[in-house]
Order: sequence, then structure tokens, then C-alpha cells
Amino acid sequence: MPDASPSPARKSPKRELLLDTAFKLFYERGFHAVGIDTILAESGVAKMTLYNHFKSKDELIVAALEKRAAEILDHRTATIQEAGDAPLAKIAAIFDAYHQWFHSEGFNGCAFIRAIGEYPDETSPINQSVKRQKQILIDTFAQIATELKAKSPQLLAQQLYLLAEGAIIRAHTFQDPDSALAAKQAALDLAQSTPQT
Amino acid sequence: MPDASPSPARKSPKRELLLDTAFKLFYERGFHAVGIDTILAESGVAKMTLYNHFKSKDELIVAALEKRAAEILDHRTATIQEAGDAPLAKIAAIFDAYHQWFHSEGFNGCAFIRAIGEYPDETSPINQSVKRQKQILIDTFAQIATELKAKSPQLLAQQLYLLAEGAIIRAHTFQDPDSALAAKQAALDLAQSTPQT
DNA sequence: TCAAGAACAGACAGGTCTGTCTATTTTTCT
DNA sequence: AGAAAAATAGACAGACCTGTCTGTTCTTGA
Repeated sequence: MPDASPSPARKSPKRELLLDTAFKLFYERGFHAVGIDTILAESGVAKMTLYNHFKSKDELIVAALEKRAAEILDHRTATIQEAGDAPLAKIAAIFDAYHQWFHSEGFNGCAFIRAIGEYPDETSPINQSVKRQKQILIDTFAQIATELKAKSPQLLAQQLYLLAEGAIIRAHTFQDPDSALAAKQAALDLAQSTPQT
Repeated sequence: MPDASPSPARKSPKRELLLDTAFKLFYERGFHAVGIDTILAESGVAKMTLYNHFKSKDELIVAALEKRAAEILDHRTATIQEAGDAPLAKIAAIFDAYHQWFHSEGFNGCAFIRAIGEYPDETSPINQSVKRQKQILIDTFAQIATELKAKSPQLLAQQLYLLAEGAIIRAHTFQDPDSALAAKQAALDLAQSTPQT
């Protein structure tokens, strides 16, 4: 009866420590570039503890990404919540949050996009996990675009998403944390030029 | 007098073959994921030949990226040339070219962005090479924005760039080759709403 | 207190990686 | 034809990688 499968405790301190350490290192240096041993040394956890919690490195990567994704989603939800009811204010708030992120210590682009880059195989669980996470952002934009009564909410949502991803890429590539400003302005231009009732 | 440094023949068939094969494999599977031996097997070239042309794997990566960058630049220059003199037509032509690219066999995102993702260290020659290449695209947009007499050509250029990168990311992440359409429309919207003389 | 589960250190296997070396063959140019 | 340059196969070193295994110690809860 004792299930030997590697998820005995859904939430253990060691497990959380491993996930946070792994994410930090992967984000800093890349997924292939960081070995298991580095994560273990940095976190001070034993190898068998890791393999008791996760079947493989890939599973660790997925879990680390999903933990981070949950945190990001919470943060974004709060950001939108605080922006009030006006759709344009919500859009502005989202891009302001990007602005803050780009200015934060250790910003290194989008871990999820980088994960897709390193695991381009569509059947990889890593790849699929990223897709799910990104879809949530698009859905958020679509919700706002609908509230805006845009002529084509789907199109506007997609365009806002393009601007967001583009801003991340530019901030990362050129180490310019102000990339969100141009994106925000373009986003508001596009959103505002939409025919409203 | 014979310089033993690893660049004896600037242009040799084997060298070009190695660069093309390397790029293809890196683009398909990622930089860390593809080993030297795989490139050698695929190209049918001996290991010492590779190391006679390139000091290291990193140098091979840089050379492969730069060869590809030159080809892309040529293609883009021709695309703009064929679009005629109207700035808006040039912008449309660039995004149409993205559209074609996204629909082409083997599209797998932007190799340069993925390279930054795998080599985030700013001092890496790989990282720096990508930055140079991307700057050329931004400069191209800036040139067109200036021709357009945009109020702020730099801002518009940056926004067009964000849309372009965003479209690539979206096409790659969601395997949706039509991502360029929304980007093109947004680009033309932004460019057109610019106050002209 | 004491038993069971969790985490520990560390060795280990088996594979892969980059880069070097040698000795031989092929190509190229004059 | 003959010399110089280029490419070849393949072994090799040394490092690193993931994942397994063992036996010990720590933690925790009844």
C-alpha cells in the first residue's frame, strides 16, 4: 500500500526549497546549463531527497516552472484587482507591472519562453506546461478586451500579448528595463482606437 | 609564417557545410542539446576538420549564427527593396515576410533569441553577436519610421520591433503560423496613427 | 520511549560531453 | 608528377551528467 511513487508529501519544506533553488539557478543560467548536483549543493539537500520527490530532472523543471507560474498568476490577479474596474486601467497596470519586473534585480527574461527554447519538442511536458501558462495570460487580455467592447476582442488580446512578449524579449536582449514603456503606450493606443459602444 | 590559428581558409566547402549543419541542428534541438559529435555525424566531417576551422563549440555557434544573420539581412533588404518607396508598404512587406517564415517548414522560433536564452551571460560572444544582429533590425525600423516622419521615430521603431518579436514568440509557442497577421495590423495601426506632415 | 519515515553522505554505474592527438589518406596546386 | 595542404578515422583524456544504491542519522508522532 505505501505508494513508492515520487510525490509522497505534496508540500514539504525540502521540496519547496528544491523548487525555489532549482528555479533560481535555471533562470540564472539556463536549464541544460545547470546540473542536478549544482542544485543540490546550492540548496544543501541530498540527492536521494530530490529523487524521492521527483522522478527526474524534467519533472523537477516542470514542477519548478509551475510553482513559479502560480506565484506570477497570483501577482497578476492582484495587480488587475488593484487597478479598479476600467479596462484601460487594467491594461496600464499590467504593463506597469512588467516595468517593475524589468527593473528588478536579477531580471533575466521570461523563464517560460526560455524553457520552450531549450525544449522545443512539442510533446515535452515542459513545453506543454509553458503553453498552458501563456494561454492564461492571453485569456486575461481577452477578458479585458471584451470588457472594453473591442470590435475584435480576440485580435486585440493577441496584439496586447505580442507587445508584452516583445517587451520582455527586448528588455532581456538589450538589458533595457524601460522596454515596457513603449509597449504600454502602444497597448493603450491599440486599445483606445477600438470602436466602443 | 603559416598561421596556425583556426581560420586558415575563410571560405572552404567543409567550413560552410559545418556551419549550415550546425545551425540546422542547433535550431532544431537547441544549442546545449546538440553535441559536436552529432554535427560531425550529420555532416560527415571529421572532428579535426571542425577544430581546424573553429577553436571551440562556442566559436562554431557564433560563426553559424553570424552566417545565418547575413542571409537573413540579405533577404530582408531585398524584401524592403521590392516593396517600393512607401514606408507603410515597407512595414507591411516586413511583416508579410514574417508570415511566410512562420508558415515555412521547420520554423522553430528565433534562433538568436533562443541563443540569448541559453547563453544569458552578457559577456559571452554568443550573446553579443545576437545583440548586434537584433540592433540591425531595430535600425531598419527606425529608418522607415524616419521616412514616415513619425513624431518619435525611435519610439515607433521600438514598438514595431516589439510586435515583430512578439509575433515570433507566439508563432513558436503556440505553433500558430498566423501570428504575423495580428502583428502586421497593429504595426500599420501604430504607424498610421503617427502625425504626418 | 520507540518505531517509522525522512533526509543524510557519498560511492557508483553508465553515458555523454568537449577537446587533443596520431597516423593515414585524399585533395589541390604547381 | 610531386610537394604541400586539407581532411580522414579513431582512440583517448578528463570532466560532467543523470540516476541508483547503501547504510547511517535525524525527525517526528504515537
